[in-house]
Amino acid sequence: MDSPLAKAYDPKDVEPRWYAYWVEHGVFSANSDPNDKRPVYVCPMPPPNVTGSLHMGHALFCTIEDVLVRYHRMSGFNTLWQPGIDHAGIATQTVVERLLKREGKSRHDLGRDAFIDRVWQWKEQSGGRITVQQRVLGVSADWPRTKFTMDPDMNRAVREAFVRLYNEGLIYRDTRLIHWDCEAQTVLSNLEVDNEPANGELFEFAYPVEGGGEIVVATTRPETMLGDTAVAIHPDDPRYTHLHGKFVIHPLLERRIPIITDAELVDPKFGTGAVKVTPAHDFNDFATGKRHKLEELNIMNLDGTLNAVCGSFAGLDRFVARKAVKKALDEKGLVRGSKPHELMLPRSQRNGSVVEPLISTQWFVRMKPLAEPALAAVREGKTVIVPEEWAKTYEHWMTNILDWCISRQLWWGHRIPAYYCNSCNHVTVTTADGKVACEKCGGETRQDEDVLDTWFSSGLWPFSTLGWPEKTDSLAKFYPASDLETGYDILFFWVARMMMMGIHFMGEPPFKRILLHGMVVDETGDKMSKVKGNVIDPLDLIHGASFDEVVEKTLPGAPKEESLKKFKKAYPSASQMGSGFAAYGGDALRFTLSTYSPQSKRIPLSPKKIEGYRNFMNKIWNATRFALTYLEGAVVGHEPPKATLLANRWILSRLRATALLVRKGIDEFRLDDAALGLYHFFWGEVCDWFLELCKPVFAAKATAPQPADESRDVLAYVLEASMRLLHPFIPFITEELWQRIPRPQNAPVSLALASFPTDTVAIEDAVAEREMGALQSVIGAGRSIRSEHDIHPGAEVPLVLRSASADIRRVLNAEIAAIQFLVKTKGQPEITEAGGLRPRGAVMHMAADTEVLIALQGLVDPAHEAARVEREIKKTEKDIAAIEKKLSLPAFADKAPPEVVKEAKDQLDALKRKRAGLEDAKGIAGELSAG
RNA sequence: GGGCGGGUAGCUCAGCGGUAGAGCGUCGGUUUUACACACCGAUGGUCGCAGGUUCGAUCCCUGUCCCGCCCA
Repeated sequence: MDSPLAKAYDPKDVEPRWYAYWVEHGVFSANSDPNDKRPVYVCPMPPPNVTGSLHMGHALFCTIEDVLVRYHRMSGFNTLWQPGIDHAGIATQTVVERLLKREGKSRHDLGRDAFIDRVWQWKEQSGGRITVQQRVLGVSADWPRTKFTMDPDMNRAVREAFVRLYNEGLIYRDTRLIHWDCEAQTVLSNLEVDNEPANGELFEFAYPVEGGGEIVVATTRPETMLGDTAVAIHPDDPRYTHLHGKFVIHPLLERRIPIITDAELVDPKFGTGAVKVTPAHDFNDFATGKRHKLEELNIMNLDGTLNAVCGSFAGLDRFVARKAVKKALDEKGLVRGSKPHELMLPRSQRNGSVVEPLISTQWFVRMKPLAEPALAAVREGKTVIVPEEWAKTYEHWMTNILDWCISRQLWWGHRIPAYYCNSCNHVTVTTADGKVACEKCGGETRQDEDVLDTWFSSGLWPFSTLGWPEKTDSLAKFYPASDLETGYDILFFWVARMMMMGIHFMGEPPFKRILLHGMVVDETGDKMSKVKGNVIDPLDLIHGASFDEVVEKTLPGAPKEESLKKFKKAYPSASQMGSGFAAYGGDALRFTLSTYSPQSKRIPLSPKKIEGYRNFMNKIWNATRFALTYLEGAVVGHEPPKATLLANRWILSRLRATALLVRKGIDEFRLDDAALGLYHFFWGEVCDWFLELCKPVFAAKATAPQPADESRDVLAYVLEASMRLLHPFIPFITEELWQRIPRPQNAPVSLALASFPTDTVAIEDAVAEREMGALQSVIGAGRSIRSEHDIHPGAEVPLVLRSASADIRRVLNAEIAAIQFLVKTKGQPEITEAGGLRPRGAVMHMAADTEVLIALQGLVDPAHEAARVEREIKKTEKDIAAIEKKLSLPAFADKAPPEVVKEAKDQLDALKRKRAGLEDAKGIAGELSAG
């Protein structure tokens, strides 16, 4: 810690050191001890997939949650951030099956047990890599408590939950039409199916009517006609009245099929007004079939090929069969037309394959009784959703919820604890392990082959991780959680299910707040995807990478030129950034992600923005580096130091305001407000003004030691408090600097354990803020004059300040050294009353009721200055006119609040004084020419 | 078709009843001894459009046009 600070901040040198330090000092541990009386803050981490590696979505939630967690930890809470990994049924099984395929084997060659062993093996080797990557971001989770959703204790909780729900009649087994993923060969819940528009055709063919004639039907899926068990028409359609009660003959399978009338299914205006009905392969037809007691004829095998029902078509893949059926109908002369038709294709969220509606026996959870209390909890405010507009979406979904299909035809997952009796067929559902005897006849049983939907185990997360169903200290202390923070895209998949399960099993909602963030997208607003070539790996931003490397990763093997073009199109700001990303560091990435408003759905990641906040890190570094050269002998206490100088009183007041603003921002889940407030405070106030104002004071130390000591102590105090305020957002750099600067006695070993500033950090000083405002605008006016008239930055200019206000003159006199330093004046500025003789040949600005004059006779173009003043006058007059108009309306004085009226009048006065000053300025502009 | 968002400076976004803010960009100036990953200054908006409520609307209401997302 004694080595001098490098001239530029290099996160690579700093970040890796501190994570180990925090872990070593147990900074992240939560305490389950019932005797620990601290208030509790709990945040269950959304468990990433065991197959996953860190992407921007993870970086976002890790940042947001780490800010919340570190903030609460510093605020004295017993803080639990519960980490974990999700076993991700389909994804993981697919990964391991792909590995097996390379060895020329299938999971069936291995058998169930061996396959599962193999998955565990894979998990140990390469699963959960993401938890290592999370540490790069500074994630302060309680790692020793990490849970994997397939851990034995998690399995215990899953079985317990299943059995209880079954015994309560909330889980049942039923045969119905479900969504079948032919590729993964498993059922999916309706949430796991995405409907995508696609171009198809509306194909028309004729069914011969028994006894003569025909009826033409239209379909987008001709092959399903092999499973047709009715043709439906609208009961009131006059075109078909003569067909009521008749039958058609299936042209390919010779079956006799009834013509039915159904007002619900048939829209007489669509197509031919006649519809083929395939109850076993279409959701609408299924319902129709139930209404008319139609046969449900399954025509498909589980791999998507047609079965024996289809006669000569048996064995054909569904898409091949479509062509074959059309050809067969054509040969029989029954094709009646075809036109292009846009339709919605249901696709598996996992593998993109077209999902088939199929009749099958599966396990379901009855949702209504679980959803109602979950809905009530939000309505009654027991759980608050932030941003609140999501409450509407939650409400909508929860009130229209369908039963949840929870069985999956996979091997990797929690096996359903249902056992079928070999002798009496009775189903025994039990938490018991090992061999289970039939509870009815004692006979031998076989366990259900299927496993549970991964989300079933995730639904138990807030309490299963704490030991449920055991009554543990952790469960007692850490349930319910404080905040559940996650992406809105899993509001239903995960959050809603935790709400239902939590209330059902624990008797109260699992969290007090649900915080939802948006999705990280590219700079143009498109979702990141490999296909689009717009994926950015957070680690590349942290460690640095050339664009060539970035592009090669997202589009491996593609032509480089083309990929690069795609990439720069997705990130326009990247073209201003040379050949790649520098190593911006974890802090810069975190800070950037914190500045996006969580209420917007899309978070368009801008590399340029990250660069900007990397620069902020450098600014913090250098400000501290500068401060350190003056902090020798500084004393930092828990109380703010006594301050008499304006700059010192001002910065302490600003520090307090910033602390409040940051707290409010974090408390209200507006990290963007908090982060931007800190950025503005540290860069715009501490660096741009406070440090600059300290310089002349430090420089005068020899002649005026007391002010210099005061400024030194205030600087030390503000810096230390700033590190505490910044730490939740940028833990690495702040820890590094904090360890080097003066800190209070008895300071903890780590900044992560220091206290987060509150309103007591300093006192509010409205007078100082007002006076500082005046000083800033006077200095600004002086600088403007210099800059507008191309005065060389090194040149010293004579400055005259004239104000009618004694108060302002007092402030200016007190800060005369500061003005001299920051405007770079020739000697001390002259401060006088307004109205007397003024210097000849000066440029004048009006600022804070003060005439700011710099004598520039012969140095500037009088016409140029006159034009500027004229512009100013015009603008001022426009403002005056607007306010005068407002004040002239009688209704304004009558109805507007008095303080608003007074404010308007004050504004008007100030503007009039400004105009008078500007008129003078116009006058003296004429004197500016040489001589 | 139903639901939910959004249209504010060249770009990306805050603000949401008292005549508009940030970052980046643009333009001009500067090696001023913390920082060129910087400093100083400047430029830039009839707040999608049309009505209405109000003393006053970017902000509230109605309609309308675009653009997203979710669900059918």
